[in-house]
Amino acid sequence: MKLSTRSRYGARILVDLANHQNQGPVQIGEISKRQGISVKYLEQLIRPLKEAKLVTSVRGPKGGHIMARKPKDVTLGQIVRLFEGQAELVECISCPEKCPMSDDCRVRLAWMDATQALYNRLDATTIADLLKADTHTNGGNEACRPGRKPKTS
Amino acid sequence: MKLSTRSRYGARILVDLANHQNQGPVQIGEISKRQGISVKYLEQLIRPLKEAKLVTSVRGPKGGHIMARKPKDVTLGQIVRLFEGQAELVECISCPEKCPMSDDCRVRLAWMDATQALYNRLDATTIADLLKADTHTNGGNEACRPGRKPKTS
DNA sequence: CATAATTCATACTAAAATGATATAGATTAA
DNA sequence: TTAATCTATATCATTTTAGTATGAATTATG
Repeated sequence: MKLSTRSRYGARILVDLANHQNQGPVQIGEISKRQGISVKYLEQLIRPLKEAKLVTSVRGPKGGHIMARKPKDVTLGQIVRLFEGQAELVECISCPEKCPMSDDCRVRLAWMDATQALYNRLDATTIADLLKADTHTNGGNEACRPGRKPKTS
Repeated sequence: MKLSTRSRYGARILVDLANHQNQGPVQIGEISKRQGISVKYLEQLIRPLKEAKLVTSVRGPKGGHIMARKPKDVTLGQIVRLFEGQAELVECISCPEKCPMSDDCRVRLAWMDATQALYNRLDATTIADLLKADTHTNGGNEACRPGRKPKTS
């Protein structure tokens, strides 16, 4: 039940853009450096943000990306819905025909409630709530679970 | 951000056991028939439930499985924590060393809050809340998303 | 005691999702 | 014109998911 890195990174991209709103278009390279996310992956993540009109971009040299809305008008809920292929916790919520029990299953209703509780919280948190203090870096020592490592080539 | 079928099925197993508490040990074969989950997969799912002392089993003929606690004393939160490898929405919550930004990242705190909101809801729902009305079956027609189909052999 | 019904344990597997990287192209300021 | 930048699509390795397979251990019952 993990959120994908896309949602995590998506949120951090917006926080980063918000923190640099005054500086004109922010380039992917800068975000990459500050956030420790590869340029290529960032390019891929910014696209959905553009399609959702959360970000606008300027092409060409001196180009970059800008928040299309005010930080207080963008919520984590929006971001998560955007990046998670399936917003609900279980697919029997949105696709009841997937489960033969669905039309009479109380567990399903409980999953709906829980999903709702989650999004209520996410929708109550805006990018504005998350500004500042996103830049510091620590070492990042020892392992905790395997995790995926970037290719070393 | 999907819950695994293990959690979904785990909850339904307990509801099924609860609904047949009075009938002595419930066999996997019966649960399989009623819930539409393969015997082999059920065997695999019941093990963690046993280890967590939510279920006790009786071996040999006439054996089967029984709820070890009262339905009102088992919550969805327990089940989900049991079956999801990582209970938190993002691993930077429990493994901050995985993310170089973690010690100063407000987004991380927001993910913690959301995780908390989710589990508050799940912990407030017990198996007793879900009893009855888990047996009806419908057709289960047309597709919604790919999904995994059981082998046809 | 034999045997059949059942749970228990471990290994294996195909498909899907995840988290990227690679390559090539379009746009535009300087 | 060219270099900086974004855009688009394809590809890839790894991990996770959702199961299946095989066989062993236990035990009620005749």
